[in-house]
Amino acid sequence: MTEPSSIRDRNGLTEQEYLQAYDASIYERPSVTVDMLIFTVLNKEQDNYRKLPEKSLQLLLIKRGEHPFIGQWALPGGFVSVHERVEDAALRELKSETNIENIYMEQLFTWGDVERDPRTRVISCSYMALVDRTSLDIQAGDDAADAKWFEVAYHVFQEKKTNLDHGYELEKLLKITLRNGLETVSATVKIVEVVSGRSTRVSREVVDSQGIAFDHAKIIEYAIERLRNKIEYTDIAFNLMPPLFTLSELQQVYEVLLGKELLAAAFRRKMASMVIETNEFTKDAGHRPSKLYRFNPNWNRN
Amino acid sequence: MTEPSSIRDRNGLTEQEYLQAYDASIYERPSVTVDMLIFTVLNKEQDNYRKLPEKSLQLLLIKRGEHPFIGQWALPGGFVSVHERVEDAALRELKSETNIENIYMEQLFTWGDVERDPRTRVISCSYMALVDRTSLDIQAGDDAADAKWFEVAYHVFQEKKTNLDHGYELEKLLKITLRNGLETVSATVKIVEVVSGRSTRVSREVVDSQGIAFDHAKIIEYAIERLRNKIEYTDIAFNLMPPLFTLSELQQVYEVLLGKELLAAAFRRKMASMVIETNEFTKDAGHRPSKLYRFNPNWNRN
DNA sequence: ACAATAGTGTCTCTCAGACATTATTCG
DNA sequence: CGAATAATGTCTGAGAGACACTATTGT
Repeated sequence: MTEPSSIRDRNGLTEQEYLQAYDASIYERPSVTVDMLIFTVLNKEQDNYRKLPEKSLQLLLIKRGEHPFIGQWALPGGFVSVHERVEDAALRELKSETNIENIYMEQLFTWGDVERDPRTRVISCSYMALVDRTSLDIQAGDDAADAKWFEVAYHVFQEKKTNLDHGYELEKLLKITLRNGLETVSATVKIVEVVSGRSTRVSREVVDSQGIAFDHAKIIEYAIERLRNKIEYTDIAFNLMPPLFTLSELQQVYEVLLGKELLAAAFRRKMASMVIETNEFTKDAGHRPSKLYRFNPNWNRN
Repeated sequence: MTEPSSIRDRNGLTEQEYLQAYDASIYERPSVTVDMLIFTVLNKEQDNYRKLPEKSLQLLLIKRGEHPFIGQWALPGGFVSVHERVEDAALRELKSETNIENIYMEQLFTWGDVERDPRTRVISCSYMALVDRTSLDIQAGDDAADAKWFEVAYHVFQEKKTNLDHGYELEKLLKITLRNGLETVSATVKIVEVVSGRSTRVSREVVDSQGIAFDHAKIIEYAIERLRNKIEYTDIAFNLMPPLFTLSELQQVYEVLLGKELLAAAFRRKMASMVIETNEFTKDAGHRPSKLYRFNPNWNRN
């Protein structure tokens, strides 16, 4: 960005001299990893030929074949090399797990607690990726032998509010359940929100983990919360859709993520500016065909 | 979180045996730092006794006394030790620069490019803190001898939109200027937003930096954008206010951050649920006194 | 009196929620 | 025909933008 400085520092060194003398190895350093939260939406089986298939939110997990947490399920991820950008490490992982590139990926949060990994100090930078399941080459890649999609379910099962002098403390216990048909893993995450005076502080902690490795349960919880939030004011939901989709399908995706039903009329009005009508229709549906839409990249974000 | 596993891995080791044999030193590791974006709002001088003082957004910078970028201004920050949480490193820096604790602090983004620091590979985790200037012990701390508040100004001075097949590319050139009365530093940041198909990708790059060290100009740009965004749908603005404030002052803060004027009537309506009226008033103002309010910690976030 | 800010009232427009109604397909 | 989804119309109320108007102070 700038030319090397010829100014001399307190030791009388120029920048060049300083850098040549710099020995980076004297400081002990943490390891840095990336953890990937790869979400998709899948149609559930449906017996009634007339009914629309229900949608479910799915997350990709990998069965650990090595210590620590051997046999448990973890987020895909890996170490960041000294010679690669953190984002490139994330892209590399994504490619190796899903075999696709050019999909939506966003940095979520960096987890910096000291005892996250029993091997050594590990700081983990988490990324969320959203995949259209139809364009997905299922479970390709090498380490991915034990990669599986899990249906994500979660609910708050306890809420405790304590009023303080100038605010309150809200403690929520949230249960996350991940189902794979064959296997179910789950965890309880405690979220404590302390509001006092003008400031708010939130902390997350894994209280109990049944088959989910490391502190990944709280990372998953955080990601779901972010996803739920962002879907309301951005267009990320479209990354979960195939290129052509019906408004009902889009609505279903919103409903699964938000965990509540929406009114079709209002939903269509709100989405109108974000989609472009095509001339194609669904068919063989057992009911009235539905117009197919695609994303409008020029919608007005305000 | 879990009891040590007695399962044996492919080498026949239990978890305990594996961990004892684990040699973390064989992998080369990056350094991890925290960078602090400490913002506050300050009244500008005002000659007319009747007029309200204008507010300005201020950012704390530190003059570098060592290579690299010696003599330039940088975000306060430092290395994360292997034995401390990343967040604790941030809190430590915050305390050493501002000498206050218990203020609003939020993790922003982790910057993972390879060539960020000429000394060695450095990954930087940035945090944003918001301070009420009135409760601030100005520039205390030790390394902070050369810490100074800079008034933040920025504006987009070029915007180029290229339409693509299924989307567009938007390139913005943004100039950030930081003023200290004595000194002015500035930088140009290029933000490229590529929308193609359903997905969007944004990248930032420092094009030209006059007196701002490292890639800190783009971190500052990112922070301002986040701050501007969050002020619209959260209560973070109150962290910039003293315990008691008038609605006009609050509105001024919103106006400075958003960079536009707001209508008082609508603003008051919107804020009504977030504040609590007190019985106190401003005085000696040269005009009608104004009721003082405080933050309502129980406002309904929805 | 005057300059300035503080604070309220009200009209309009937009938009989301709610719900009713019509349209269309396939077995 | 009947079961299901697709799609539109319309009433209502909440809330934002706009602007006019009243209130209150210190010099």
